[in-house]
Amino acid sequence: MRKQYPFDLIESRRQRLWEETKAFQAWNPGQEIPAEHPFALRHALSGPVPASQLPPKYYILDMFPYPSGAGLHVGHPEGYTATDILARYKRARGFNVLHPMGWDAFGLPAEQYAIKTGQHPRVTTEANIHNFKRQIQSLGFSYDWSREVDTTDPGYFQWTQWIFLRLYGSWYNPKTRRAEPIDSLPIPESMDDASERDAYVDQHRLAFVAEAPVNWCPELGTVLANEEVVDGKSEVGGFPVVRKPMRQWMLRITAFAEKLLEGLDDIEWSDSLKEMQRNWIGRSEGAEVTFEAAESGSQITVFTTRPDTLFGATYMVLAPEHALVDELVSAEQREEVAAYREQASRKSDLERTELAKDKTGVFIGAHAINPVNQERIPVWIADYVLATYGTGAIMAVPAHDARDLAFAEKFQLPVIKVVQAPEGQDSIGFTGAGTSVNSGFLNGLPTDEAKETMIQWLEAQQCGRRQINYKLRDWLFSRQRFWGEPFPILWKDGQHQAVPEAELPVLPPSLKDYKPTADGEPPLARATDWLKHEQGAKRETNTMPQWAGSCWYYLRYIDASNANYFCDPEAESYWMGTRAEGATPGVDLYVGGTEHAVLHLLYARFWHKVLHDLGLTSCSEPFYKLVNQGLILGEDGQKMSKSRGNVVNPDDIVSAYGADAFRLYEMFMGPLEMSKPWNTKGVEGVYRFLGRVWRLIVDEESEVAMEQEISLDASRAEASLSLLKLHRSISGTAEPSAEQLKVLHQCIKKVTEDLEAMRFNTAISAMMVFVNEATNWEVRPLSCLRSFLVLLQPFAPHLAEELHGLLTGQNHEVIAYHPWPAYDEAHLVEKTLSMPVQINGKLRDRVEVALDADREAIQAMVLASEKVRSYLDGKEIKKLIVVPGKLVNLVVK
RNA sequence: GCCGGUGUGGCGAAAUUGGCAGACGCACAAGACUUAAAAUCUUGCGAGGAUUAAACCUCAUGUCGGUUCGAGUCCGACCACCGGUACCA
Repeated sequence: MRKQYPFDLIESRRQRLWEETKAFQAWNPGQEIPAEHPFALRHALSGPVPASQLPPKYYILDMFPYPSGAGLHVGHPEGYTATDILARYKRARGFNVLHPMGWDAFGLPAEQYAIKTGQHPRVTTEANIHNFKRQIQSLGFSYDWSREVDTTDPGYFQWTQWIFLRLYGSWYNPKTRRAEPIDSLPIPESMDDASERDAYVDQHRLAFVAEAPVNWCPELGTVLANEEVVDGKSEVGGFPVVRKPMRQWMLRITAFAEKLLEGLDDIEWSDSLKEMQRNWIGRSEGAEVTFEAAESGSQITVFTTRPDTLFGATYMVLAPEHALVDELVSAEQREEVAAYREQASRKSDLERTELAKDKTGVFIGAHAINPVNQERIPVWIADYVLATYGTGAIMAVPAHDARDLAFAEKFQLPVIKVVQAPEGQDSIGFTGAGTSVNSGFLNGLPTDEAKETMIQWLEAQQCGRRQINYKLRDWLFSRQRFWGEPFPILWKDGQHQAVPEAELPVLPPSLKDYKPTADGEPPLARATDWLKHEQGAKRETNTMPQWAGSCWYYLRYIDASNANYFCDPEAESYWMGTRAEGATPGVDLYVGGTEHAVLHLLYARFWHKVLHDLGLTSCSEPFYKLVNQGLILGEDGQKMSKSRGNVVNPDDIVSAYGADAFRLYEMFMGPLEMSKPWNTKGVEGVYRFLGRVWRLIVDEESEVAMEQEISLDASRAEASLSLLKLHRSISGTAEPSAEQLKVLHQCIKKVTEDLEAMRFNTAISAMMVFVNEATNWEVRPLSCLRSFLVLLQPFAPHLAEELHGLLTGQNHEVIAYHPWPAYDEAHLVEKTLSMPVQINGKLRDRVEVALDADREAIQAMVLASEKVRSYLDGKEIKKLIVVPGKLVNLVVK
């Protein structure tokens, strides 16, 4: 395809201008703003400006990428383009826009590369960042690069470690429902022993150590969070994962389950995303019921969401790992129970899931007494009951629970109906709401009331209580890896303590070998000198998971170069919106992929809430509005992947069609949230559109002259742009006609409304309509074209600014801060309307009517129409509907 | 299984509050320009029928039904695909 316009010359020269003028720097309160900066000129500001006098803020954030060796994928720039367009639009609307970018650069690939080659992960990481940055910058995004962050930079992770110490030094106070400094934790007076008191304190920290069954991945030599295990395999690499008890750092996210749930009501996220988070947190209301063991008299507590079915409990099941099993098991059953427990412990999660349909279990030779009717019911262990949820024990009501029913059928346990299903449905196996039967004092009550009555009864009898449970588990926060943030923790005499703040950052040691040690210790344990601290203390050898750095990066952007504090409170309250009336609390818009729907977004919200409780952030939710971009598929409609060979490299598109065409195509493909296939022919379409914009403004002969000049001396290619002249139809003096104003203002209106609603694809089509029209104009009023270029600027910034310079003669002007054109409804009104006439709902004719014509006038026009009359022949008009400004419908018979 | 989303021409899509289905673009076809091609410009382009031609008629937004003067849009049932989740009591 022949080059439509010299995009290569234009794009490099515009990008250089933006860099030289620091065009996209965002201004913090009190920061010195140079008088000649385009932002200063637009807002008539200069020097240090307090928050109260800065324009309203707009914080627009992309999910920062992991800089992989493969380079940028076309999926990345989709979100980045959308946010860039909005950032540029908001600047034109007069906002002070914060639009930063950085690198989530800790992670496994660099470490595994290091294990293979001995190359320090720092080296790989830096090379990858360099490549990512080059690719991102080639697309002309208006990031404020002075705020670039890199999670692996000691100047960054110093503060990640610092925030960890805040978690370590806090507890959750259920009375105030807030995180508070650990000093405020009331210690029971009965504890006089110092070590007992310490242990009590440690049990309440938000960052704590626990010996817990963890997901151990032998292949990766590390533990994984529940969220990183997919179908019993590691999310990264797909290696088998087994459960193994280990000493680990945990974060008490469960304490915030309710607040994380409640916070969703205050933010603008898609319903599906909120639903995913709600499901992940998994709140369920019910009751704990305590049964007495018939033989030993010990108490066994179960959790149920259906206390109304307590009369239907025919047996009880404990998780194989349940602590009471050893105590309850009878002598005869001991051997069989031990064998089952052994077998269950060796099963991976995958095996447990695969066998989900075929229930297994063993009777332990003990019985429990049902508190409502004193029935003796057998106690079993089975791995369909999870040790980690509720109390690790259930009462089984096979008549009204599918899992219990399957188990009861297999082991021939009794089934008692206690809920009457609605008419026409089988009560056995019915799990919905019905009416209680065979249930003593509950008989006749609908399920809702029966639950409530039973809970009150249990509480009165002191054998149970109302209880809310969450699926959410505490966050397993340590990894046995090298390439992550070291914990700022020391161990001495088996007791942990914080590294003094003055010693932060704790840097990782230098190693030759990045593998875990032979006896399973993390790689940091190899650094024998590094381990040693004063007075015999030793350093923690675990590192933090990759999520740590991304939990707070949006705060660091606000004050990225602050060496003394994680984020200046003054700047924080300005950008996080709590300073000005009407400003959005938190990041105004956050765009990224669905793959982070639960993990990153839940963790970051958790950290933010802790920081907020501790008075370190001013708002309670970090991301006010969040949009997920859809997946970009390959040309074959399949997910892009190296193995399918359908990966499109942005570099190739940029070199063939330019960054502007690339940006425009990514937005023209369809709605941002949808997944949609790539089609390079489609890029050519928008590329042709940009060519038409070029030819609308540039004189063809002067372009030929420029090309000749370039062919003579390629080194002066960029300078020869100055040979370009305006198209001869362009007039700086001609008044635009009413028709021309209408076309322009329709375009302004549509683009403005579509940008507000993030409908980029239709905004682009509106601009195409304008260009198609304007190409036919014999006289092209300069003012119309200039307004159009301001509209085009967010989408195709290089071309728009270059042509704007040609129109105005101001070649070195950054137009990013030019005011957004306003549309005037006066130019849009039509005098007449071609009104559709339907007969029985089918379009049959149209009549020209005055816009302000009344019902009678329209009716007369319609009935006068030859065509309409031909349909009325011999028929009766039953009804005549006139929708003013829309259409007419006649119902005839 | 459960939760969420999406089904519209050959393709990507539009139709914002129930009011002209298919804007805009791709692909394709014809024409202009050209020695020719590319590029560009013009025109056509849901399917079927009718006509010398045009006007015209019928059908059509996953399927079936409903509400309404009028349904891509609202309601009910179902089908397909995509994403999440899965023994969470």
